[in-house]
Amino acid sequence: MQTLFESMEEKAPPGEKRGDKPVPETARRVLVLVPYPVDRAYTYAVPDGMDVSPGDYVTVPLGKREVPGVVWGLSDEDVPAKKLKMIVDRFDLPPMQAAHRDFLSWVAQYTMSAPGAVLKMCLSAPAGLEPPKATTGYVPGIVIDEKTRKGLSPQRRRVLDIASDGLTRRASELAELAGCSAAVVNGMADIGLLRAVDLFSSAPCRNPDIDRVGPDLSPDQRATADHLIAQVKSGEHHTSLLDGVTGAGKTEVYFEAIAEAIRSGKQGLILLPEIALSNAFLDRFKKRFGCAPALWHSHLTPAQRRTTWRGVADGTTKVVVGARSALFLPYQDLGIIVVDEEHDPAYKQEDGVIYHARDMAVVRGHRGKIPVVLVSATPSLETILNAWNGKYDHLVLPVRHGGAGMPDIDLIDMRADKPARQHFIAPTLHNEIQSTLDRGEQVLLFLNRRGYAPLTLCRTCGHRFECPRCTAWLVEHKKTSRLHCHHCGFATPIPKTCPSCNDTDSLAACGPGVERIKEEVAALWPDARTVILASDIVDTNDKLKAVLDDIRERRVDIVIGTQIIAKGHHFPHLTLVGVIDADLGLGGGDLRAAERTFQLLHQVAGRAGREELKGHVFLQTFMPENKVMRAMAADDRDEFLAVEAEERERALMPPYSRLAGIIVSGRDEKQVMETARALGACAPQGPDVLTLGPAEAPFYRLRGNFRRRLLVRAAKTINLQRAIETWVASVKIPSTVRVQVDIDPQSFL
DNA sequence: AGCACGCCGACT
DNA sequence: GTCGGCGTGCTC
Repeated sequence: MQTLFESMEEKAPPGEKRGDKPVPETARRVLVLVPYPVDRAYTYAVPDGMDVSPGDYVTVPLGKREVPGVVWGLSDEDVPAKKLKMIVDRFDLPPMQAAHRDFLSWVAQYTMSAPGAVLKMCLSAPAGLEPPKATTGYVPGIVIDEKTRKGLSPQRRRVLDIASDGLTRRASELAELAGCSAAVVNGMADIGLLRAVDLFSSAPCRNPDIDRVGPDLSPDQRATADHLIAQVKSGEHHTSLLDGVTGAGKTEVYFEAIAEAIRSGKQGLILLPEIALSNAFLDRFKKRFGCAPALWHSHLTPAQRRTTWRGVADGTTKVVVGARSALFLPYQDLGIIVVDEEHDPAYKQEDGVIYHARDMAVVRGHRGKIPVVLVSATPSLETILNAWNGKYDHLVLPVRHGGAGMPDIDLIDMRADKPARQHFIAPTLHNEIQSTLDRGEQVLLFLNRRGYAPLTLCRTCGHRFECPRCTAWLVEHKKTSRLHCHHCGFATPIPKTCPSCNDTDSLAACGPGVERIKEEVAALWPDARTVILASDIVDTNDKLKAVLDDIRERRVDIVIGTQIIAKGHHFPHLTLVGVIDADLGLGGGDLRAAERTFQLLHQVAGRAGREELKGHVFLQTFMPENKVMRAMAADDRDEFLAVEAEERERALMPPYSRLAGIIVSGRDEKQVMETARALGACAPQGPDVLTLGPAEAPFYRLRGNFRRRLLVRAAKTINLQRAIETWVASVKIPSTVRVQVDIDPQSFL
């Protein structure tokens, strides 16, 4: 009878489910933002007896679902009674800080994204809202005398010995350590030899030891660290540029500022480009603080995400080291933000909410009264100008006494110093490699191109292999015997005959990739031990570590590497760096091509000659007169940046103006064209605004979508977002076409 | 982002 | 005559 009664209760008539009940007129109302691309916070009623304040994490009904949300403020909005719903639940968690909510709203407005979409980046581990789940762990149970102990089976004795060290372990761990099955452990728990206790996976990085190693700082480092420490203590916002070449000890300096934040009970955040989240960096952190930092990047397991998110939100996690998305975590009390390698293009998020993490970090600091430290050996033009004009503190770290400076840099004019046909190493570089190998030192050949050859064409008919879904050549990879698209993952076996003219054996590889350089090196120095360092070959952290160990332990003579080698690895026996194609990246007329190339070459050059051995770098170039090559050869970064700044100012380009990209994309080429043309026809034009385009966007076709782009350049006095808002709203956009706004676009080949 | 509502082709 | 395709629009 009772069962029947219950089932009748459940079958309430439609419209009277939970959350759909009429809300009393007198109920308090609050705004709740949900992590979906809704354009504003919605009004919800607060149930009687529930205590909510701004920042609280709650569950609310949304459509048919129940979703998490954050109380954004009080509401005096009149919502039709039919729509108004009641908050379902409140999570037991400290509220999201006002400064962080304020920051999220600001980012939404600046990037022209829905506030809910920005909140989504912040609530990226919704499982972290739930109280942590317990797993079962075991500790020794009843105390037994020696005689009873002797009577136990060897397996049981081993388990007991292991369990007696004060640590709590799961059954599987105990079993593995004792070399028996989990059944033994469970059996012991059944008869009381082991006691089951709840085991909570705790937040990472709760107790970094700030006094662990008294850091051995040079006087320059000490003074700089003290400057940053004072900023942390002040509880005010400053942005500083920490400027110094590799080896000047920048990391040790900002570690001291992090330590100061921890000392005053606050949290610290270190942003790194994803690729630089290396073991080497974590080892340095552990050495200084005695524990690993909390990591935040795209490859975390769900459990790691959950515990880290919660630790950050409730304040138990003290230091986060993460990629750009770590900036959006809901810190309980953030005391410092460090953006290492601040010039790195990887800080730009290119899809979804489009933002630049370095710029947003400065904003987060400003709005939260938090010092921000931008760190680089090759600062971006924007940052160095802010340092030069006094907006940022400019903290320059000279090379440490006894440390190696920049190596000698020479240009190889490829027009005069020609490699043999179908070869890519010039005679001068060839000789240098030979003598370096003769001295028993290591060589690095840098080429920022994976695979064997970047272009394959048919000698008979000229057919070029192109990705069917992207505007990109297919790159031949010997390792897989396939042609790969580096943008969408498309791959196809290398055909025997040309698909266009059917001629056999007519396909020719054009240009070099690292695999082809390795082939050339192997032919020239058959006895040299060579290794390729590229992301598709060294695709796990373990493989990378193994290769880096091999290099460090001198089990390798010649390293052939892409971009991956440019970041923070220390090769003590490497004295020669040869850049196969220094001009790569200068073509295309991109606004930042010169700056980017300079940064990359500078970083690569910095790999040569550490410790006692002097390094030597050779740049193979077809344009030795180019400003980048001259700046590299003269080792004059600031002169280069000053010239860049002048050119930008003359061209009225950022940072002397503002840019926005309007990307129109969709599956239907005609509709995309049509929409882009319609936008172009009524684009803002005037003395202070200039709209270019529409033109084909970089990667006109990408993953099967067609893309066109318009570019708006505006004087800094103009409210760019508002102008774009009114403009785009005036054009009818078909629902199959997407219009995305990229404020401050970084690259537009 | 989900999810439902709504208007046109191949099936019981 | 229905099931279902995904275009369109809303979510307090």
